[in-house]
Amino acid sequence: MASPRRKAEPAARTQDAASALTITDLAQEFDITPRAIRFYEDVGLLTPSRAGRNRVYSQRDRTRLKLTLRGKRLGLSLQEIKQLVDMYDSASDTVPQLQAFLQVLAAHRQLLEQQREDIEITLAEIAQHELRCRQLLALPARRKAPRAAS
Amino acid sequence: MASPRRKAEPAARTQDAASALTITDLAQEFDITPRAIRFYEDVGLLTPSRAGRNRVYSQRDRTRLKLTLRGKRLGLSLQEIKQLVDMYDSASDTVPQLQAFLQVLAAHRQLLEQQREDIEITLAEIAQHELRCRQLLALPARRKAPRAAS
DNA sequence: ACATTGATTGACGTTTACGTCAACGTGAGC
DNA sequence: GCTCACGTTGACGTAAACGTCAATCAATGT
Repeated sequence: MASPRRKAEPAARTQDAASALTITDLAQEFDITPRAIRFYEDVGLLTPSRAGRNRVYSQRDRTRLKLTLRGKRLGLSLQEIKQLVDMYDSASDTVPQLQAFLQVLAAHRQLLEQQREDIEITLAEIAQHELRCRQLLALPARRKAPRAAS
Repeated sequence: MASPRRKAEPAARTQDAASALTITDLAQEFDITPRAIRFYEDVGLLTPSRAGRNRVYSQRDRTRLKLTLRGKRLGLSLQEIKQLVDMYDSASDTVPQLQAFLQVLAAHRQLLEQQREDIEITLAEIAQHELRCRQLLALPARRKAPRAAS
């Protein structure tokens, strides 16, 4: 039950050579479930190719997944993330498209700057509380200390 | 239909004087719905007193609401926010309580620092894209520009 | 040949954070 | 006395983001 199980890599790869990722590869690397990855595909964030029935992920997919998770950590919805990520590698070239692009970028920048401010404030408050806690802990146990057995 | 409608303020207030807020006061100030505010009460984030049937919010409630919304902007769940906010004004004084407090604070600090990093990276990327966009827009319209009428 | 392991496709369930709607109460002003 | 805007209490609905089966298929080791 300890034999190393690994894909047999058909040796003659169709197009790309080194970078072929299975769904569990990605799941393990980013510590998420395959279900989540398939869900991101439903949403349109990932578009893996297929080897028979199985999904095959490229480095582009890996990058998009990375961006997706970063977006999630920032509290963005999958739709918002898709909007951003799609623009990132679409490279539009008409004037109105570029202007729309800039608008979306500006909106997100505003959001992020607001968040950064919130974070700074909150971190400062946390530091305050930590300081107070440590001061209280530094004092010799005054009273209401949970009396040990006996 | 333009008569100014306002609470008649019974003049003899039970306890507090200046700071008595209605639910719509708060809703307007923070641009949220009364429904959301009542929901935050269900969760335990707010505990308004009553004037008959109606809710009366103190400055403490207002502060907690402010913290709540800040937490939301950072992507925290209402439960996480409650955990934090409750600790903020509970001021525990037994050693194990203080230690638990410190643990929670450390965990949140880690989260926030991760977020701050994510934000810096994303802002940098956005700046890159904005730059590229502006450069493209600066070029004289080369081709594929949407031709104007006539 | 056969069992095991890993992937896929539905389909339904779940949690969070409210929105929405109905029914009702109520003090203020006319 | 009547209306009317504002507030309250259910109760149900909903969108997002998966979790959790169950059935099925496919390659692989023995």
